[in-house]
Amino acid sequence: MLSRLAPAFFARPSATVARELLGTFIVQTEGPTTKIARVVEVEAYLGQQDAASHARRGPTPRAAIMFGPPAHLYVYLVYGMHHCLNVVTESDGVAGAVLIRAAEPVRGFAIADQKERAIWRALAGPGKLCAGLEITRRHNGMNLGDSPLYFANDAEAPPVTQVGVSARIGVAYAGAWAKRKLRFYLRGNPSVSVRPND
DNA sequence: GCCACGATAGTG
DNA sequence: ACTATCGTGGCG
Repeated sequence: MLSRLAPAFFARPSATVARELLGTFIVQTEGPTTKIARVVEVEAYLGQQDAASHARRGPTPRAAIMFGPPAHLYVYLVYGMHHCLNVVTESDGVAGAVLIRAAEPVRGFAIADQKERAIWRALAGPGKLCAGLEITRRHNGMNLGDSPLYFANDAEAPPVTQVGVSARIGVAYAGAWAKRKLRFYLRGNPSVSVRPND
């Protein structure tokens, strides 16, 4: 039985929220069939001090939401074609977010076409995850307390073990911050996007 | 205004 | 290694 995560869950340090989001479920109730996917890979992004974070330049029009209240969605477009799903963390006024990088389809992804089935076998990578869950910029700013797309946990699901920790993906430009171990994933899970050497 | 450059992913 | 494709933000 899935129950929506309370807003207070997100009002904590980004790395803590990131780690604890592993094993939770993304529930997408928009559209004809509810889609559910299990979170297997996340990254924490911090505030202005984090050279890899969109908050690094302060509360610009795009990044301002990262400085606002937690438990809101931050969705943006990268490379002109892929959407990325983030959840705002920390307390109001403190910048932070968690990027959801990959999830494992659980329900609602039945697709007749064999080729498409291969594509959605894993929602591996932030762009594919958003495509598979039909997440676009219209979700930007949604409040997770009452949104049709939300995070939930399952009290009966086995607890997450074997958590891998590594540097974040695609932030090589960020100097020392590129090396920080702020990526968390389920070790050995086939839906994780970049095959770690563990 | 103009322009370089991504928190990507598929293909060769 | 190359590329599709466009919003953001730095700079003038």
